[in-house]
Amino acid sequence: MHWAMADGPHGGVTVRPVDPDGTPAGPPHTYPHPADALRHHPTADRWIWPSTAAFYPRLLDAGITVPRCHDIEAGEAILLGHEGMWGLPRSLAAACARLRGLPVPDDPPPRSFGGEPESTLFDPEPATPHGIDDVLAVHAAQRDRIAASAAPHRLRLLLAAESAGMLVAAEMHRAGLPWRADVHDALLTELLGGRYPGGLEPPRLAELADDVSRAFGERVRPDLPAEVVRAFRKAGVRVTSTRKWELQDVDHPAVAPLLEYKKLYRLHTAHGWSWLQTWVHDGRFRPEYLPGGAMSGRWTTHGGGALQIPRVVRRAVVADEGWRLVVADADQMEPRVLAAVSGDPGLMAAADGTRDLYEALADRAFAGGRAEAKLALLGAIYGQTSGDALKYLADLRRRFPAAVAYVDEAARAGEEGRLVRSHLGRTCAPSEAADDGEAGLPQEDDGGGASARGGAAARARGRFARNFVVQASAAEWALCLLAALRQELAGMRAELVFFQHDEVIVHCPREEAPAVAKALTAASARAGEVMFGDTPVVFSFTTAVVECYADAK
DNA sequence: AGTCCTCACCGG
DNA sequence: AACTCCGGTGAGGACT
Repeated sequence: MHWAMADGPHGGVTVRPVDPDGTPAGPPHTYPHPADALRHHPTADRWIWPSTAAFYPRLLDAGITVPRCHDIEAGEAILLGHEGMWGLPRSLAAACARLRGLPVPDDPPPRSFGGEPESTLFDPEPATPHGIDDVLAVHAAQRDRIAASAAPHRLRLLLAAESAGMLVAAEMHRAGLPWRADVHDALLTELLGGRYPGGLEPPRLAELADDVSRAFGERVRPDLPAEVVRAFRKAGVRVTSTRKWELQDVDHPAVAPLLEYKKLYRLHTAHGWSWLQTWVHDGRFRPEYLPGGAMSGRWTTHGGGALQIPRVVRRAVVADEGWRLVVADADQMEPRVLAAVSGDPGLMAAADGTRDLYEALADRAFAGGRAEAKLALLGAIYGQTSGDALKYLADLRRRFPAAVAYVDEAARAGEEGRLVRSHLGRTCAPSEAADDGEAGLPQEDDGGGASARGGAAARARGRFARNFVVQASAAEWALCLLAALRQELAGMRAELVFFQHDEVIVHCPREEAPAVAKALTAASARAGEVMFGDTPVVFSFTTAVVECYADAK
């Protein structure tokens, strides 16, 4: 039985059973706490609520998980995009107002999971509370909108997966990634030479800055790009920036200490002691995950840059005593997804097993080897406009015409401002509508609209759309995988603790590791089935059971 | 003093 | 070999 949940009187909740067709199946009940509702209705197998982020943490605090949910706000965002309306408020209140032709309120500023530091202090008073009947009405309307779409079963799957992602996000935030502050601190001390009190830079950085100045023969601050460029010019070296890839080809004694300085400076500012103190508490790093935070449906995070943990710092991610980390990385996820969504026979054949896709490609089709095959395929997905990838693109086009045509068509549609959708129906906003109106995507011309710049902007939109159909569909596959994995792990002590585009980490007791690996395989197969039916494409993982994240792959 | 912008790096 | 797609974050400087 499905149940709907809404804010109730005095901080409590109101719940009501819902028939499969979306109509009420019984009278409403009111409880002082959502956990009470869950205890009184244990047969509920899907909870329909306005926002997982608003309701679920309170349940998790009470030690309660739910099997499935329908997240009204998440669904609203996807449906609005699908209907070609971007930037509209997604809250239950907004959806309700649209339904009834009333003035639509703006969304409140994003709220934090769990109410860690500085979250709730400045939240405005909640808008007029919306009751259980509003939840039911918007839910029923969303069902109708799905049914009226071109591919209802796909959109239905997308909304279900996105809702499952919301559950996973809340659960992962609560579990946290095991993080050894002492190991991290030792690592920083080793690389930076210890930490000066009083905000001075660490010894190693000071040394390197001196080396740079000595090489230039004058005082140069390495963290000021303009100053570094000027110093190089004076030394007779013409550089346009201080980017690593430009500098590393320059023959000058300042280059080596400068690159080393930049590497360590980055570590110090982005993942140094300040980061450690801010983001790691009680042996856990708890970022806030935002499923669907990027237009492609990829997740984003808030706090601590959780999706950019540098390789060196992964040394500090260590399983608890007697526990293990199961680190699983999807093998060539995007190319395999391209094979499945495009239905290209040759590419599907290359992806029909667990062997390295690029190697299979090189064997079947290319004069070049694995590296060239990878370059060509990623170039096709990214819309590469220069470089070696173009050499192989013609070959790719000849051997895998359907796959290349698939991304080419997306690029054309993007350039022409048409709607572009992922496999399950997530929709790519034309750039004019991308960000609530004003400053859009890559282009920056408005008004006068010089046609030359308009052409460049159109091509940028083309590349965006070309990448979108692959990246968004891949994100959907990953989402389906997470949903399946979450169910496979139910009843075990194992916990999902990290997710990054094509990689998951499960923290589990040592003896559960084999079962977790099995669960991953099963979940991967289920994700492929629900998204693509009986496709020959195989989605495989490289799995490592380790005590320390840095020891995976 | 606070806000916005640029640069540069991290990850996928 | 080259810098193409996505995003988050911090420092520093220019601006109001």
